[in-house]
Amino acid sequence: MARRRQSVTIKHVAADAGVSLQTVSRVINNEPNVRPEMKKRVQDSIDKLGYVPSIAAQRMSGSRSYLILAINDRARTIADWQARLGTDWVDQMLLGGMLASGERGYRMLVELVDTHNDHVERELSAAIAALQPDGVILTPPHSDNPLITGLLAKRNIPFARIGSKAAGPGIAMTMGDEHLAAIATDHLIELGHRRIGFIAGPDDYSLADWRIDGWRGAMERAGFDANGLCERGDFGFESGLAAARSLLDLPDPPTAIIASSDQMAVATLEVARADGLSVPDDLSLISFDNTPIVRFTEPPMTALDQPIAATTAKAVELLIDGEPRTGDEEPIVMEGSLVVRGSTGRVPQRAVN
Amino acid sequence: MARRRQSVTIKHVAADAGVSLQTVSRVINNEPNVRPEMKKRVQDSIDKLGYVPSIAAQRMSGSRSYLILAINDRARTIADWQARLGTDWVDQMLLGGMLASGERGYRMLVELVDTHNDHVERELSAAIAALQPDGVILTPPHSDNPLITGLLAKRNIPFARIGSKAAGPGIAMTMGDEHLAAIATDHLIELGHRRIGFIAGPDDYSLADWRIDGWRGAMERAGFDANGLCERGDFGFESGLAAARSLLDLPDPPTAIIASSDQMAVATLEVARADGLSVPDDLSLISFDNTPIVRFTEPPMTALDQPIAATTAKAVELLIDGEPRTGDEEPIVMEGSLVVRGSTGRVPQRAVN
DNA sequence: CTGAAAGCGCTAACAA
DNA sequence: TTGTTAGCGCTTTCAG
Repeated sequence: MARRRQSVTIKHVAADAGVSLQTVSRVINNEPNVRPEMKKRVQDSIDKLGYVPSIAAQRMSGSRSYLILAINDRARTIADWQARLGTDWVDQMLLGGMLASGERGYRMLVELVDTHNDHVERELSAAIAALQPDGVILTPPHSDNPLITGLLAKRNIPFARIGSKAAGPGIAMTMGDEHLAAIATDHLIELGHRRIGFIAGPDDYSLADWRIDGWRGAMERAGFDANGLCERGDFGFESGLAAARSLLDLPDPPTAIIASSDQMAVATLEVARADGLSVPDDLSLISFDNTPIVRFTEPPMTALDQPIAATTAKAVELLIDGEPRTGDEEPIVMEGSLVVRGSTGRVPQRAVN
Repeated sequence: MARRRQSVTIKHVAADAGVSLQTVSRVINNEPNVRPEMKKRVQDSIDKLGYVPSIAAQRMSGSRSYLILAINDRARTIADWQARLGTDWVDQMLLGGMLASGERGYRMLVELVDTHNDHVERELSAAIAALQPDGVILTPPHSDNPLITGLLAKRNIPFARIGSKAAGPGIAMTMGDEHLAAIATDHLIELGHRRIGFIAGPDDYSLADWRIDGWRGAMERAGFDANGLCERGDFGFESGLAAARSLLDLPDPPTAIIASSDQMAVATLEVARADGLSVPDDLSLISFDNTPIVRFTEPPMTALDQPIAATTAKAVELLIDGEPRTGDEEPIVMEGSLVVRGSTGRVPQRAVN
């Protein structure tokens, strides 16, 4: 293949405008100390020639790479893509992240990294060495992985931790998991429910526990007993089946269940149906996540919506425009909301009697 | 922000192994003319130091950028992401493209470009100048845009055109649209249908017309009249509503409809329901695309599955490993298949009588 | 088979 | 305010 060189370089612009390379560079980077007339002259040449700086060259000379890396868990992401169940986490990240990056002249690159793997560090180091991103966005369960955060901190690369509240390097961001779980619980309590079950996520996701806290807190505030009403899943369908089974087989089963993922919620719906329970007449159901499929279930699912696009956009904004951080600021909370659909209703009468 | 430099460079490796930079470079790029013992010595140093070449530097020195650009239509892609209807085209591209790229040491970057816009060229030129990708993957409706293909050809950048059969520069790839439409039509014919309607896509997508050809061809082979049974939509839900309305309001309405997108199929389902028609008892329905939502409709939809991931992976493979092309080879066809679910059934009796 | 030198396009540091 | 110089980390010449 023919050796492809940049067609229009800073040299061409400099020659065309009759100035030095440095002046062109200053105009490109919007640096001060350029007379307006000079600036205009250079800008005209840039427009005329259609010049766009090579990010490779910019990166080389020690400046920025104009690249943001969005890192997701490899196994889970691939599984979601292959299953084609409509999980749109990555899409929402792209929606928020690509647009926010683009507005600032940056690109966002999705990178998959294995968490449960002894060479997480090597994998990440390689990506960083190859790409030299100006910022990294971590998603659960990477956000709290000290191997990852430590490496990034050591390399002095700004990063955001979505779904992490811990202090330390990197921008901690959450979508208000505890609060969301509480909102959902309160919604059910208002509908008269007192036995509200909870299907939690796996404990390597710290947000899984915050959600439990939110639910338990709301239960306690209302004076209801939450003991024995929490089961763990792994966010996947199968685990949801098992968790729902346990909950519904209880001697005094819950009249409502909150599931920490849409897949587990759909699984619960299935178990309920198998047991001859009508949703929402016999059992109310709320799902965390608000992915496309929950609108197509029968009945459509009441769900907790998480602002993934907005959170990613905010992360990009802070990474690029943000002030350097001290490391002990409060986590940034992007609040989600409850979308009420057809899977929640008043507590069944027999349960009240 | 502190100036971040590469932590381990080719120099460190060369020093550690006691060889010249050039020899290290040769090992990295797997070039010949390096004695095995030399190669091993260098490789050991690379592993020991955890060295990974900077792609910026590699690109700078006139070699490759290790970047593949996947270009999608901006407006449609953003609309799909915002609508959250489960369209997973981009995900499937990432699934196939990222993995195939990754295996070869490349990255795939998603780029959104406006088609209906007078500065398509400028937009694309800018992306190319900034990123200098080693290959570009075009998706409809960009694949047949001469402004785009011409620019890429002029710049001598290898590219694939997904959903394009035209001769000329770039690798033409299709998912067998005509054949797929014919398969769907034949399936319906076997079920006894003779009046089979077709809802086509917009004519700036050339695959929209191939699908019409496939349907019409199958109808003709079976000796059925296809006239007046084809309506155009724009792939979106609203347009599907209108198209389905026209078809079902015909004096002699079709007993089966094939829609060129899942959204238009879902819309047709809705119109049918509004008319009191049962699917599949009164009306059979087949959807192009096989996105997640069609599995959750009532009934689940029989759909034509398009191997987007496989096609993208193949594109990456050809772009990176492929021989230079002459420009007049046959299009590469990645055949899809019909997934039979619950929306297709035997023709209603009254239609046969 | 291996090495030394030059340069890719850009910016940082300094000089004018 | 502007220009000059020296690299950034790598690959491409071209010598040895």
